[in-house]
Amino acid sequence: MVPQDATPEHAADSAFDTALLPLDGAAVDVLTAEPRKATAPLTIYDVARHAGVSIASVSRVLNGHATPRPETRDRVLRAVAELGFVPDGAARALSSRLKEIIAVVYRRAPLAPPDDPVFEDESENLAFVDVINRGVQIAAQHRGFDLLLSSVEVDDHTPGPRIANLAGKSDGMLLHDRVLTPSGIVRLADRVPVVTLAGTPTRASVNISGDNIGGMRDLIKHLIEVHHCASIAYLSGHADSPDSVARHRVVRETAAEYDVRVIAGPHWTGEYSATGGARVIRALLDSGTAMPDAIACANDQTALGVLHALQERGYHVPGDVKVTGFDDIPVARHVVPQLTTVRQPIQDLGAMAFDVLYSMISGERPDERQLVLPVQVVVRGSCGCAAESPPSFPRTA
Amino acid sequence: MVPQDATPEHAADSAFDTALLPLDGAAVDVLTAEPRKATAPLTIYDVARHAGVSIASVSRVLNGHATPRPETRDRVLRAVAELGFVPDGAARALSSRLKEIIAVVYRRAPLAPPDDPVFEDESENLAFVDVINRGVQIAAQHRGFDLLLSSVEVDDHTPGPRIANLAGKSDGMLLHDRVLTPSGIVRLADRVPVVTLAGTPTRASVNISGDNIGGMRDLIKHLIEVHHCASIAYLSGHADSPDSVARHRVVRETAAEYDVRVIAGPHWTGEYSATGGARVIRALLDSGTAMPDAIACANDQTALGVLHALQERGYHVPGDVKVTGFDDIPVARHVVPQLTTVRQPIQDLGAMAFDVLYSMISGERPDERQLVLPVQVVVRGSCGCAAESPPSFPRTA
DNA sequence: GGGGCTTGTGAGAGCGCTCTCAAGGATGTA
DNA sequence: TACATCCTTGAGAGCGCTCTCACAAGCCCC
Repeated sequence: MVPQDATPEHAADSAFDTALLPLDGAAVDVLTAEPRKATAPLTIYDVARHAGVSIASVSRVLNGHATPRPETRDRVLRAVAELGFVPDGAARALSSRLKEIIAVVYRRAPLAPPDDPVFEDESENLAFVDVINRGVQIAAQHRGFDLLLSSVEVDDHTPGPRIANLAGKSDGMLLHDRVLTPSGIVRLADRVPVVTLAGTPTRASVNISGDNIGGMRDLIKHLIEVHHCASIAYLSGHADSPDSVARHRVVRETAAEYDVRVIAGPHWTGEYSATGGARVIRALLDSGTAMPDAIACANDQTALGVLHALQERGYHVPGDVKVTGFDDIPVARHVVPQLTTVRQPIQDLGAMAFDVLYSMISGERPDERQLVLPVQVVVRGSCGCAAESPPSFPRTA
Repeated sequence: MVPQDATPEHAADSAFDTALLPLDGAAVDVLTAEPRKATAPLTIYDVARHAGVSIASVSRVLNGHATPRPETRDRVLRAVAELGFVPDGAARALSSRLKEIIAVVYRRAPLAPPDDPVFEDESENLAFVDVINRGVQIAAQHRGFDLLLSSVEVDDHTPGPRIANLAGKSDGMLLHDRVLTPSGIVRLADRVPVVTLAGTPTRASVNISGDNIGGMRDLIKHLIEVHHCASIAYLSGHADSPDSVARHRVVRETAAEYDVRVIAGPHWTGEYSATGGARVIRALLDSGTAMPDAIACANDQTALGVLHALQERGYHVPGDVKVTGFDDIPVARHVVPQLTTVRQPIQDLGAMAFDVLYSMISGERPDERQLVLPVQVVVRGSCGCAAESPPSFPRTA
């Protein structure tokens, strides 16, 4: 687990919590057609005048400083509430040199229709990203930070301007896999704190990943030792994805220990997506390629597509071919057969990423450039284990 | 479809796109241990000095104004590139009175473990929200806007301070279902442009929804006319969700036309989640309640839980009971049997929400307070239609 | 009762941009 | 050559905050 403050840091700034814009009060007329009055936005000067104090005092009360006497404080809080004042974030940020915003960037697939309507919302292959982001968001909330969410299209090869723009709007950046090249990351990280997820550490940025090596190793051993697979294919993700490369290497090395044959290569390359997985299998079957005993996919999404394509061609999983994934996204438990996979602590990855980034923003120098979180093999039906079998496979250290 | 500019509005501001922080250039040393130089952040003054011009000229070049001569422009662009300058978003926002940020708020379930490990990542019930947000984000990107993402815990009954804080950091707000009471929305909307999704329109905010009425009506007619269901249960979402209330009403009215019995009420109330759906079914079965011919669920997530609970108790779907959902989230196509549901144009909902909000931010007064997007019944296996049947059911106007 | 404290408050200088306004130089017209 | 006009550039105000510093008031002690 990631250490987290149960109480927000801003608990001290309690004036903020009680006085601002009372959105939770009694009912008001909701449908009256009266148009919004186009008053100029309120400033701290309006509040100060209304309360009969200086703007410095208003600022002090709003930021929970100890100094103002109760009487002054009350006057200010009353004025704030009566006027419905909300301080401007940009002005605060400019003055205090802290935006309380971190930017999160992920790479998304184009909206073009995929090969198969079953996988129509190709955005679904972002389930992993979404769950990570949720973890980031919750951790950020504990510190009063918010997420500035942006994405880079998969075929956008010059994301620099967009990312530079985000850097200007935030205090630090969280980059998902394959958003920027390592060189680009270094250049960015020289200007602003950067943490990457499932990427590569650089001299200036920290990377956070699940334990690809341990997880994939346990999974392959399970396939070989328990299910006696004599041939295993690795269906990779993007060729330039560090995670996929690492997973591939472990498959090779582990299989080699048992003299098990590994099949991989250009024909066995998906794009981390269900569509990609299905396309690979269909192409192989069309060309008459025989299926191996097991197909280890680079992630769950790919495995979903593999499952679908195999079953549509009359193959039985796990009878004819065993299929495994990686990540344990929620849907892995809803397919038939349920997917055997490696469970990553997805939300924790996000939370830890934020915590590290936060400490960098606070001026601490991270002592590790690469953080690895433990994972766990989860055996279910798709590898041939009975559905009733124990849900988790103890990690061999 | 939602109208969208293919070309970003900022295409004119091309200097920005070409000069800033060249993250896409040639490779640099990625792992050299040399620490980041802790230089003070660059400002427009540094650029001006380096280029031998005034800050006004730098600003002009950066914002793509026509005036500066090519020579001056080049000098500035070179200085920007050499220094790796990124303008500060807060200062820009303060001066130009535009942050180019919209805040998006959704309500999320607590992290507490659910009843059943199959639904362990309860966050999965946010698939709908995630896909909407993706639509928002893509539409926003076309206008140079970014998303400030935040959430409110499901049991947080005073989200006011958090939301006020977000209002200060953004130009407008997009609220998902059940984030704020209608009164709270009005108060907020008097200060800042607000669009709600699947909520209620107010005098000051615009709401965007799928066509609950048409969609649910078609679905119920399908169950009655094609599958001759004589009793239909409506498994509702949160009691205070406008969408759920509307869907319930339509189920009742449509069934009444055919003299079909509708079952609903406190015992048939989920929380839009798989866990909630499973819990309801288990409780009913435990208490000896007989199942109706069909269960129409308030959303897909609930239907997933219902499917799971029924099958675990030995019921056959659709043989014994037919089950339907609403939304057509991606996983609906991956369960067995595939889920019959009402397809909402989820991503379009998000895109349209942004477009409306953007026009409000631009000062336009929306001419509609309530926008409804068409939906479509999708018949699959869970209602008893063969899996091979045509994937979509033409909407009867 | 005066000097030294502490404590609460206000004045005002930035923070890093954008944009108005005026000045200067180049060009055109009489 | 003198003067009006256009185009480019620079000076500087202002955006709405935070925070430092100086001051005023109240308190203590001798």
